[in-house]
Amino acid sequence: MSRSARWRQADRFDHQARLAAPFAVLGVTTEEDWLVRIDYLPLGTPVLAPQSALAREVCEQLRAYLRDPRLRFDLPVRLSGTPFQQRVWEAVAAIPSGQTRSYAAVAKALHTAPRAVGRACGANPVPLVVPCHRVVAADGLGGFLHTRSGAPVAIKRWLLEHERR
DNA sequence: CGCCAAAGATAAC
DNA sequence: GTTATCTTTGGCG
Repeated sequence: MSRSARWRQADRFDHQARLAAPFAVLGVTTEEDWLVRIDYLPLGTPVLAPQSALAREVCEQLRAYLRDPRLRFDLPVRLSGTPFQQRVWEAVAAIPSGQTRSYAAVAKALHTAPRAVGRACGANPVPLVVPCHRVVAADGLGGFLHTRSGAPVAIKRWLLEHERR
């Protein structure tokens, strides 16, 4: 186990809520009184009414964010990951809405390498709350969800457009 | 278990 | 176009 046995069984569909967004359907997963995960589901996925008070709160804030990107999330998020990843996520969460930072800038602040930052961001369990989409390549958009092109990147682009105004 | 080898959402020469 | 940099992951001894 050690470092290989972690949260591999996250593909269970026990979302506590599913909220429709313009670019995807957001699957909210909570554990006890903590938000532990947000998944991007294909458009067309049936929405699900909040199954708990916390899920309802999460949906409220997500909807508020979709309406006004300047909103700052105030949710009990439980970040599970390596110490390094938590540091990266913390740094990313400090990026103001409407702005972007390059992987190099984040890496420099954390005293590490750009590529390592990209990897840590890809492991981010709670996109939107931890705005990994605000981290872009020095020369362009960069990737998303461990890929450099495809649907995930389209989502990233949409989010940046959304915050840009 | 611990070590070696390869890859990745990059950046700089 | 190639090399540098750092973490994570998968395979093997």
